[in-house]
Amino acid sequence: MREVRARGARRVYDSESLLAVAVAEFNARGYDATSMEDLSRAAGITKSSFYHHVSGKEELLRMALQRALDGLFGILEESAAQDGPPLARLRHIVRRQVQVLTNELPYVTLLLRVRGNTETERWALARRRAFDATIASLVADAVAEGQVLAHVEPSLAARLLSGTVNSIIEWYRPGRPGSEALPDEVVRMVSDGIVPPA
Amino acid sequence: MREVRARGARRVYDSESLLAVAVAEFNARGYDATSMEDLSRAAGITKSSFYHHVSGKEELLRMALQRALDGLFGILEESAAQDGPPLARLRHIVRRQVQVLTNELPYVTLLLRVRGNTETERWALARRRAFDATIASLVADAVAEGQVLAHVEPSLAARLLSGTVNSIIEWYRPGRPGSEALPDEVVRMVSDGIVPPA
DNA sequence: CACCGGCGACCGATCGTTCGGTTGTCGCGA
DNA sequence: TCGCGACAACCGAACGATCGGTCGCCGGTG
Repeated sequence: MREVRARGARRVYDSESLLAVAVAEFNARGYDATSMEDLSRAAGITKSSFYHHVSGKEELLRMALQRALDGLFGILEESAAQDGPPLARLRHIVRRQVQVLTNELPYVTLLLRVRGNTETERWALARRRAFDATIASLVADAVAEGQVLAHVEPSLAARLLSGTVNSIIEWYRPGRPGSEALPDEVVRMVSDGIVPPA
Repeated sequence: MREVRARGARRVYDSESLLAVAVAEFNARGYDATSMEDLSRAAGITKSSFYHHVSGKEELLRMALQRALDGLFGILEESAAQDGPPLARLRHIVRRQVQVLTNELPYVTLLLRVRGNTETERWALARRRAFDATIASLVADAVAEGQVLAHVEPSLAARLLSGTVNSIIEWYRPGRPGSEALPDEVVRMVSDGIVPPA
């Protein structure tokens, strides 16, 4: 948002806005299926002009994944995620995770689709696994302290929990009414069940 | 399984086994990132030999997606999915969906990652949406008949339900002990909740 | 007039696909 | 039993297209 900002009437792009354009294209077609030509066309300039602002395709991916991971790991540093009984911390994390997912939707979407083809993708995958592992151990802690969910296998519960939350990216689109209630709704459903017991 | 079957000691491939090889590669690297060279190398023959058995890359994708969709839509034709109260039908479908997901893991995995770049992919996406819509209307029916889950928004419940079930492909791997209990475990968790209520 | 954003042309590499030809094995008539 | 035509399986080489990325130039503005 600083400097660069226009010498005159000529349109000027910073790498931040071009990143947003690129991530949108990556999500629409998939990273591998999206060419630099696609990206530059979406930005309204030629491919060579596009390269004047960004250093390459994989660097764009790295920046996007970094942003998604920063959002997720930021949750774990909040005091409500570190203090109190495991179950309360878990519920807070789930709630905040839904918020981050929706606020940083394009970036987290890209993160959740990474396959591990390049070093950058493998780095992102490893970081993501570390995040999931934190949640899994929190579930295990809650079970160890006898907080009700003793009848479930902790690792399975953790995987289904993460899967449920992450699946939001498949259908959530910003700007629809009722979005602000989503985090609470999700927490309630993973607590009470999605479908009533038999 | 008939005819073709070997003129002699020379190794012989049918398009079915080559499809299995191809789908495994597609899932490992992503469809777009997997070259025909990758596929033929994984099959142990050259690229041109590979083309002797299959008609092309997209045709392989089509066959794989067809198989996944056949498995899923087959569930809806079962009597337990068509008769009885909506809630019981829903639970049956979820249970069977987990089974199909695990039994046809590679094919369903491929289906759930399709982005819609080609006509084949858009066809698969449309069929998948039709399947999800069936489930969503079943959830709505259950709500309409007053079967307990009236306090949730039906479309949200349906989406989270599908998301939870589909997320299994992210971590399930065949051959691990306790796999046969998975469908019941999943049904129980989406009924009772993954995490205990506050 | 210096310089920045933008451009067209082009690079080597790799993509999916095709083609012509070789090898190996089978069925079958002599 | 032998030999031979037919054909499936396989391969190396190459096709045009497109990939990510580079280069030199150009026009407008401060």
